[in-house]
Formats: sequence, structure tokens, C-alpha cells
Amino acid sequence: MAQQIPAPLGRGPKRNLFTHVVASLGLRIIKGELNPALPFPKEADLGAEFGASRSVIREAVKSLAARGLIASQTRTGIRVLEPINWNLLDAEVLNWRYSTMPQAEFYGELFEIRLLIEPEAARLAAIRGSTAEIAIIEKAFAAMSEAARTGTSGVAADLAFHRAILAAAHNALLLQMGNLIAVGLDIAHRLSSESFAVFLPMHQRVLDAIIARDSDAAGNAMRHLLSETREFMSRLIWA
Amino acid sequence: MAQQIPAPLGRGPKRNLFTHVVASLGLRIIKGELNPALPFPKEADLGAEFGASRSVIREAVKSLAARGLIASQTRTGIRVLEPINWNLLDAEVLNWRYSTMPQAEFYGELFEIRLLIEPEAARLAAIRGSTAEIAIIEKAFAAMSEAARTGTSGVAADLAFHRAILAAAHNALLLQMGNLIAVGLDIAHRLSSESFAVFLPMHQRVLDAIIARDSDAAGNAMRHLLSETREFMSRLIWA
DNA sequence: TTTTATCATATTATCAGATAATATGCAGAC
DNA sequence: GTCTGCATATTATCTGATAATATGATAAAA
Repeated sequence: MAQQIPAPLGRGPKRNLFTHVVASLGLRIIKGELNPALPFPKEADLGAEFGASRSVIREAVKSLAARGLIASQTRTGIRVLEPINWNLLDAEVLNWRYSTMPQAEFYGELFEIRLLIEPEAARLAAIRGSTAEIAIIEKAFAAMSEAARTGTSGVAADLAFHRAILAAAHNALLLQMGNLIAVGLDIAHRLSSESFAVFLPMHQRVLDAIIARDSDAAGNAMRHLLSETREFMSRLIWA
Repeated sequence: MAQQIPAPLGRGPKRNLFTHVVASLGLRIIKGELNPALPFPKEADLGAEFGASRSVIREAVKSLAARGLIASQTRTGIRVLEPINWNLLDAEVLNWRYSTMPQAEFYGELFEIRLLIEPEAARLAAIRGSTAEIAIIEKAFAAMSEAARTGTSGVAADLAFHRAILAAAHNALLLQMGNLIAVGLDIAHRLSSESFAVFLPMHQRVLDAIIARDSDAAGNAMRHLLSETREFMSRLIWA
């Protein structure tokens, strides 16, 4: 039988059908359009809607289930799980949430966690970081400086800086929080592409404290950096 | 053609083929038996190994990919991702990791995070918690007391207590950390089934501080509870 | 009336065997 | 050497089956 023509479906990168279905359903769930109280479309219906075969639909369902968004059962069908089950730290879920929540609210939530995690991570990095690990932090900072000088985007370097600190703290669970930071930086970059240059000196202070193995100073410098960034962003959001 | 008889494969609940394949591969990846440097088996090979059709294998692959463990690409095949991409806070990944890591190491990592998160959560709960939310904390504590009195397992109530505090802190990302606590309590329970009775008074102190809206006291009480628990567990692990 | 046992049915779970898309590496041209 | 085009291996997607299972209806029993 002739292959079905994939429906054009308008916007969206649509790298492949699977990705499209996952993103589309994921977003609908996060938005609340599909929720635990409502009956979820059957595999067959989803297939018809997306112009996809059952295989693709089922793979998408498994992908969303792995993120804690839905569960499926023989005869019962698919159902949306309560938000408490959602893997909010999953990069995709994080982005879907970010794109649907009020910016200020999401940002407040995000920075509350960052302020909880990162100062302690900086403190631990100053204590536990190997010289090699600290060198990576240094290198990331150098890249940030370079980006500031040349006026190119320093988002990647900024992210690398914060991730390197998490890595130097020697706690894998802590490192996981990198996703949060990535989203946070992405927002910051969209709001103000030069913002990170302003905060370069504060990054420097964090770095110096870690190099000096001064754990308290490192923690404080990081706390200061994050507080100031939050302030700065708040002003941008409310402006 | 006759349906293939699902291989008995020995132990394991084996609720269904899909779950079995996911758990089996997930564990192998976490263990490092399958790693980024090694070529990953092809879909066809996996199918042969597990006695499963390609559909099941592909669904399992998507499920593991959603957890950040692997990625697959046309022609290139499947590959294991670097550990930094793993969703360590996913309940399954957490359990796989727990079952393969040295207990002391895992426990240290876990409590480092809990000590970071939960005192602040308790503090915020004392400030932001609605009366209804605080009532839930109270109810969980009552259930813990009851369990202690009757000698039944209080793990569920204990988990409910800590989750209720996270919920009362009004930060969805914070709530996500409940998975960590669940694993932590599970370990504690396996090591010493009566341990939670010992810590009942410390839980009471946390609860009282939250009811009294004394945020600092709540934070300190939680910190104390966790430190003592960690101490207690360390002794058990090394004994 | 209430409970328990039986059964039909709807939906996911799994299987089988296709074709399509695509990244890789090789071979040949420049 | 570098580029271009082609063959190939592997995943991506489709199609159409059969199997397993939870649900609700129905019937039987208490």
C-alpha cells in the first residue's frame, strides 16, 4: 500500500514524526489541555490525528511515559499522570514548562533552586575540585571573557562555567541540575544578549575563590552572582 | 507464524517484555557494561537476545532515550550517552544506580542533596504553606506515630511527611526531589525497619515549627533530623 | 439485596514483514 | 589531496495481523 503522505501540519522544525508527536503531546499535557480528568485519545485516534502509524504513536507514548507524563495500560488506555509524577528536570519537560508558564513565575522558581544549589556547589568545588577540574572552570571563564570582548554569544561558555563548578563538587546528583542552569541561561540570553558581560567580574570572583580554595568566599561569591542576576532579570521581565 | 514463547529468563517480576527489556538494558548501562566507547547492539541483535520483536525493542530504546541514557540515529545505530546526560532523578535511573553503586557512596551523595534541599523547603513551608497544606503534613505525622505504635511499616507515612513539606514550599522543582527522598527512605527501611520510630520526636519538632510559622526553627529542625539520620545510617552501613 | 462468578469487549501489547530515509565510507574524478 | 557520487547498513515508518488483559455487563448464588 502507498506510503501515507505526512501531513504538512504547518510550523515546527518537525525533524521527524516521532519527535513531532512527542513534542506536540508533551506540550498539550503541560498546558493542561490534556489532563488526568480527561479521557486521553486512543492510539488509533492519535495515529489518525498526526497522520502517523501506530508504531510511531506507541514510541511517542513510551517516551512521554518515561518522563512521567502519562501511563498506559491494556484495555484501560492512556491517561495523564498527576503533575507530581512529571520529571520536571528533564530538559524537554523543562522547556515545555518554560514556554507555557508565566515568565516571572518560572523564573522565580528556577532561581530559588539555583540559589539553593549553586553556592553550595561552589563551596564544595573549592574543597573537592581537582586541579584538572578547576582548570576547566578557568577555561570556561576565559571563553566567557573572549566572547565578551568579541561581542559574540557567551551562553555556551557561561553554561560550561556553571557546569564545571557542579562537576568539581563531585556529586552526580548535583551535576544533574545543569539542565536548570541551561534553561535559565537561555532565558537570560533571549532577554538580553549582552547581559552576561555585566556579570563577568562576579564570575571572576567565584573563580578566584575556588582557585584559592576559599570555600566560604566561593559560596558567597556565587550567591552574590545569582542574586544580582535574578535582580537584573526581574527588572527586564517587568520592564 | 506461531507466537514466540517468551523466554523464562529466570528471576525478575517480568510484568511484560517491554519493562523487562528497559530494566535489563538500563541496568547494564548504569553498570557500565554498555558504555559510550562500546558499540551498542543493533535493534535486530537486541530482538534476538530478548526474544522480542523489533517493536518492543524500539519502544524500550525510546524509553531509555527519554531518560537520557542512549540516543539512536539512522544508519549510525544506538549509542550510550555520557553520564552527564542521564536523568539521575528519574525514579528508575535512581534505583538502578542505587542497586549498583557502593552503598556508602550513594548514601553520601543522596544526603548531601537532601541536606541542601529539605531544610530550605521546611523553612519555606513555614512561610508559604497554606493551612490545608500544613494539615497534610500533620496527617502524615499522625500516620507515622500510629505506625510506630502498632509496629507496622511507616515508610509510606514518612515519605508522605517529607513530600508534604516540599509541596507546602510552593516550588514545583523542589517537589521533584521527592524521588530522592523515596529512595533514601527505602534504603533506611531495608537497613533498619524500626529506625523511623527513633526519629519521631525530631519529625515532631519540624512539624511544630512549621505550625508555629517559625521558619528558622523549621529549617534547623529539619537539618538536625537529616544529620542525625545520616549518622544513624552511616553506623548501620559500616557495622 | 448483595455478593460472586462468568463472559464479551475494547484497548493496549506483541509479532511479522515490508518500504523509506539517512548517515557513513568507499570509489572514482578532478 | 579534495570533492562528488554511489552502495550499503541501520534506523524510521508503515501495514496488518494475533495475544493479553482490564473493564463492565450479565448471570448465578448467598
